[in-house]
Amino acid sequence: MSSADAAPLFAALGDATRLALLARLSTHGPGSIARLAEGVPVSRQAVTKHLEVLSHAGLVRDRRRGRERVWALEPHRLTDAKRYLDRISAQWDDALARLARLVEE
Amino acid sequence: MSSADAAPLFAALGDATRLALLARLSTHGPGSIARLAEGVPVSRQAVTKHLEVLSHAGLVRDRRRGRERVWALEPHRLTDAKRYLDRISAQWDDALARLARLVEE
DNA sequence: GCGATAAGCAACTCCGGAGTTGCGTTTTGA
DNA sequence: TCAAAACGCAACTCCGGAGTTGCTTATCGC
Repeated sequence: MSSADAAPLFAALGDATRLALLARLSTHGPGSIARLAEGVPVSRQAVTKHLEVLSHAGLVRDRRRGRERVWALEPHRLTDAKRYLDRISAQWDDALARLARLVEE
Repeated sequence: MSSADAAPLFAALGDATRLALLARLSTHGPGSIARLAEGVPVSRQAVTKHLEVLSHAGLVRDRRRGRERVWALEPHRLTDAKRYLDRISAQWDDALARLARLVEE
């Protein structure tokens, strides 16, 4: 995953309401829009938009069941984000180690 | 780190230009604003703003040296972000495991 | 069939993020 | 000491994100 791909993913995670929705999905399991809107201080429409942002980032998935639209977690992309952070973290460690060596010499 | 604290951190990572600046700092080491602006297709002022966003998120640190302002990586907060992702990732795994168990029974 | 529930659609406001431009200030170094 | 380099400040545009409101559509349960 390049940095161009990673930016939208982190941007999707960069909102408190969306993180709250992810947390609720994690603790309470899959839920409809109305149900998810109960746990967050915004309107149902706002929740819909946030869920679609998360869906576009690949972090959640929706399934229609009758008149409901049930949203659930999609763990693949979160693993991508973790791997990306691991990679740049390792790069940072290398960079800092090189600097430390330069300072010592 | 709560989700309210994590959101601004991920938001800081959620921009391709900022990720490019972090990558350049990682590979080329610390650098001045003008130097960093060379590697990215925006103006020097835009780079300054991006660096201040990263600084406010705790991801970089600046040091003045004469007429230059040298920016360097600050690895602590990135570790925070990794830990946060690890935590919610574990929560997701738990949630999905519980669901799988429910489906089996 | 009908009221109630769940969600979609569309238009709107508001605000801040991203970027640029112009100009002023400080520091270098020859 | 003086031109150039490096940066700060301030104002401006542009656009999209976040949120709301009003209304319509679809579906459930009875």
